Amino acid sequence: MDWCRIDQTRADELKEKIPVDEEMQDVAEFIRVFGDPTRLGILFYLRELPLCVHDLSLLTGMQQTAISHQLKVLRQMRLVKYHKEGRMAVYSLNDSHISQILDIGLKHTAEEVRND
Amino acid sequence: MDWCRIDQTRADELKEKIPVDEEMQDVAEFIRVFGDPTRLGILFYLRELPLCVHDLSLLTGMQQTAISHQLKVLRQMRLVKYHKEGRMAVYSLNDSHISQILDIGLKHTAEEVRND
DNA sequence: ATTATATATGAATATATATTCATATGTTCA
DNA sequence: TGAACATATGAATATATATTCATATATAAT
Repeated sequence: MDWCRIDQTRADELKEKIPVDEEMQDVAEFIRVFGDPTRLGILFYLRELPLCVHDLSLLTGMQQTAISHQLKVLRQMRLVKYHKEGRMAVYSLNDSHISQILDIGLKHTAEEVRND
Repeated sequence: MDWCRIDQTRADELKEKIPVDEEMQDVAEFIRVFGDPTRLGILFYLRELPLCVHDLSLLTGMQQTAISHQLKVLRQMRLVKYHKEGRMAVYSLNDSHISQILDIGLKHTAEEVRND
């Protein structure tokens, strides 16, 4: 191993500090759930109040099936929960970190005038 | 429009509160950058100290070209900056929100025992 | 009972994107 | 000057994933 700016000892120290592959994968999967505008829309609306699939579909302008599929992703990540009310399924947020991430995302894009 | 659990007035209020399509897209793009294990690895290492491409390649175990491509993505989102030192390019973090997001991701996956 | 409504889901399709390969540019060293 | 090194990037490929369509299930309404 031929390092540029660090030596082997420092490299070993660093590797100790950084999440191992599997954890890195988990963190990436978790964050990736927030990286889609449809899912983000769902989360922003559910942050305001619990909603059923149909209302989420109308609010976001997405087809019901698309919403259902994305709700499944959110459910699997345990970011949302739901209960049935008659034939409706009423979804709500189920994770304390969601609001933080949404706010950071909003804050960042508000600050940033991005181009390349 | 036939809502289930809200009326038209409430729906209009909600839509006012939620980011418009373009902003939603921007937020999603921003967060999505964190949703890849290779980029996450780079960010975790750069959080510790500035590093050159070669060292990042050795630390992460990824090919140099893969690192360069991902650094370009991070550069375009202005999450990292770099300066040249001779033939090296030394990268460092360039956004105050990065650490927060990394920590939330870590915290979440630490708490969560996730499956379906 | 029949019809309409609310939701879920498998399959197909289209699109995005991560990685590799080949290669170009610029720098250091012998 | 030539060889080795550090980095960047376009093209190709493979993989992931978001959406739609078709359809099934369950509940409500008439």
